Amino acid sequence: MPAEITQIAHTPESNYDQLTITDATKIQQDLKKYLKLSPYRKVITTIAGADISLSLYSDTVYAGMVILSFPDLQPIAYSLVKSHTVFPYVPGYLAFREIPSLLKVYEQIPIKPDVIMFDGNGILHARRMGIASHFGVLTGTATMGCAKKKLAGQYEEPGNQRNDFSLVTDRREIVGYALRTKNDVKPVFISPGNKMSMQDSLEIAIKCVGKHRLPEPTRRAHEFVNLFRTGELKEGYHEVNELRLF
DNA sequence: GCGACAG
DNA sequence: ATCTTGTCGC
Repeated sequence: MPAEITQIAHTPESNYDQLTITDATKIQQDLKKYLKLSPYRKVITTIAGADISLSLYSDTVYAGMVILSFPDLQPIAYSLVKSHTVFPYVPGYLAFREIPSLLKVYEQIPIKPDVIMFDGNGILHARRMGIASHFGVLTGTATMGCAKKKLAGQYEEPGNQRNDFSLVTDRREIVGYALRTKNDVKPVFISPGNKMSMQDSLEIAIKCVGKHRLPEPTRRAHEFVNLFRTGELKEGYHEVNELRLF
């Protein structure tokens, strides 16, 4: 592995500028060596949702993370950063487009969340290095993915009731779950990112489901970055006013 | 070559 | 991802 590749892969300040798909693939294969999928041990007190919002026909990105109390799932703080994309959207390489800005979002959070849920996948990925795993390895944090559509692998349609689930398999390996979060809705795809097991990711996802199809962390993150893009929320780290109802 | 394809 | 209109259902 070329030293430059290893260097860029382990430098949070990297913006993946001028990176080719071939280089990106090598970085993913390198980062995979540092994946840790052993059971999560601590008690979860906070969980964050991470997402970005883009303007059509613009390279401006509005990235953010919303920290929720757990298991209450109430927003207690959020971090927002306006940035620019330097990498195009290519299926399988989403991390290179979103991670640079999300690292800035994460850096300005004074008290880090126990777990971070991403709008995308963890190991449910051709090279087991979806955005959640990529971010988890770079920062050494516990992460998981929750995608709205299947990226890779095969699965049997889960039962039609809330909490029914099935396994997603890719090349003989179990890489995630198709989870029905509500009755009669399309399943979401759950997978561990880093520092947690397959089972942990499923249990956490189920505990994060509120009144909607998407688990609260990513649903709130999506909501907040859109409010940020439309000017209703400002850049920076903010604690949610206890008295304000969201 | 063909089909699939997170956000 | 974003944009946009309409429809269905609690």
